[in-house]
Parts: sequence; C-alpha cells; structure tokens
Amino acid sequence: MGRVPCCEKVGLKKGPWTPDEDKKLLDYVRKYGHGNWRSVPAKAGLERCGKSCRLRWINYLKPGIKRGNFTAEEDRTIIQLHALLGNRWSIIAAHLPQRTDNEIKNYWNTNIKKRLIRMGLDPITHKTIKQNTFEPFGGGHDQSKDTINICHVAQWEGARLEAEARGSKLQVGSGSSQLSGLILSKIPTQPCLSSHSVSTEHNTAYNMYALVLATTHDFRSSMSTLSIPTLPVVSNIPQMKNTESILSYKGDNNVMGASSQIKKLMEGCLSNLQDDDIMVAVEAFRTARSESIEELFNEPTST
DNA sequence: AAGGTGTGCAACCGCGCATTC
DNA sequence: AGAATGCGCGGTTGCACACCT
Repeated sequence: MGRVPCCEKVGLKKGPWTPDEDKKLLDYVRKYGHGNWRSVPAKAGLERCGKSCRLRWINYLKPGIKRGNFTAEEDRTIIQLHALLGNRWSIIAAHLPQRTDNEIKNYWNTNIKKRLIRMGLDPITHKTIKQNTFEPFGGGHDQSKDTINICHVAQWEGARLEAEARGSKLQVGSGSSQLSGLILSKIPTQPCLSSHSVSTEHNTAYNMYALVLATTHDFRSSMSTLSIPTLPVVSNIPQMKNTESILSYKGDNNVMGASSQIKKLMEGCLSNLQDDDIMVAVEAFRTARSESIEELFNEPTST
C-alpha cells in the first residue's frame, strides 16, 4: 500500500505565499498556536496543505528569524559543523538559533560549497580534491590508493557518526551543561595499513577534525579520536587489518555499510553523552583553527 | 533592447521516524 | 503488534532576478 498523502491536494494552492496568506497564518498561529498542522489551513482560512503552512511558518514567519547576509562567524560555524556532521542541516541550524535549516542549506549550496570547490577542497569531505579521488571501480585504479581512501572514509564516517550522535542527543537534550571532558582532536593522517607507502601529500593534507567525548580526563590517545576507550567499536576502525571485512568494499561498493554497522554498535554508547557537547566542541574547534578554513576566510568572497 | 545563461532562494516532494490508536 | 497518522528532514525544483552577449 502506498503512503497516504499528507493532505488532499486537489484544489490546494501551491507556490509563493502572498502577504494576505502570511497574515492569515501568522494571526492564526499567534492566537491559537499551530497544534495539528494538518488542521491549520482550514481553521486559518487558507487553501494550503498543512505541510506547506508548517514550512512557511518555520522558515519565514516564526518570530526571531534572522534573515540576510551571514556573518563570518556564522560561516565558520557552518563550515566546521558541516565538516563534522555532513548535511545534517537541522543540527547545524540548532547552533545558529536565528537561522533556519533551509536557509543554511541554501547558503551552503549557493555560497560556501562553491568557495570550497574553488579552493580545491571537496565540499563533502573537506579534503583536497585531488587526494579524494574515488575512481570508478575496475577502471585500472591503484588498489592501495583505494584502500587508503576506504580507511579515511571509515575514519571519517566514524568521527561523523560520533558527532552526529551528539547532535541527536543535543536535539532532545535536557539542557544540562555539565562538561565531561569533551575535547576536539585532530585526526592524524596516519595510514591505516603500515605495509603501504603513503605519499607525504596524503599525510599533510588530510586534516580531519572530530569531536571527542572522553568520560575521564585521561586522554590516552592523541593519535586518533577514534581510539576512545568509551567507544571501543569505533576505535577498531583505524587499526583494522582487513578493511573489506567490515566495509563490504568489493561486494557492493558501499562504504556506508560500515556506517550502519558502526551506528548500531554505537547505540549503546549514546546514553553517556552530555548535553551542549557540540557547542563546547565548536568553541574548541574555533580555537584549534583549521588551516584550510582560515585560508577560506582570507580569500575574497567576491570574484 | 532582447534573448540566453547563471544565481539565489522559497517552496515542494518523498522518505523515515515517532506517536497514536 | 501493526496500521494510520503527523512531523521533521534532506534533496530537488522552479521561479524571479541579475548579468552577459
């Protein structure tokens, strides 16, 4: 059975909202609150889908929304959080309280992404593009390069999942601001397979940051954020001798297979997470200062 | 001036998750 | 337990405007 549409779409208006519609929605929500969004259009006298009303309210009408140019500080926060979280716009937006996820997403796609590309950085991994070449499999590529890339992706994914987990926690968090030794750590460029020789380029250019949650202040590992005692499963990734065993690399070419495994195994760790971790990390991140990000902001924004 | 192209952004769509019944 | 429902998210689309030729 297919999914039932969120509302009866026949006869409903689509497209840009008029000032009159805005006023109706604004007046209604101010008076009664939105309650069940599906019922809002009828009650507010709008010929719109409830979903459309919700979107309009969240992205435009809700009080306290800041519009207009992003500040350099906001830019930094977005870039840093994106490096950690990927396209988790809602979580990123949670750290820019007056901005909406939609606005941040648009800003990323139309502005920051292009600037990163122009600088030769991959907007997804934030690595230099030339070292991030996932060539089509079976296309006469260098296997050792692929292996290294896989290791990097696995490291990256692990780090990202940790951060993401904290983001999720934050979203539903209770607001406690007690710190638990959260630090920011730079993941080194250490090759995962010692038998392979790795170019200096790989070693110097691969700067990946991750949030590290340590339950004690005894940070035994300065080598990798993924070697955290409280996250044993994740910590295994960089040391894996046989990456294919977890990545299903040749089987389905899907590195995300590792992510889902890690994700599942990490679930048990989430209960230890503290609120506000992300914000603390962002502050730490700002202090740590990624060279490439600094470079980005030294570059003129207009061409 | 007119047509083509690029850009930015608001809004839509479909999916997945959570909640309710 | 499972279907129905609602919400939120991320990806995508389409329109309006700016700029170029």
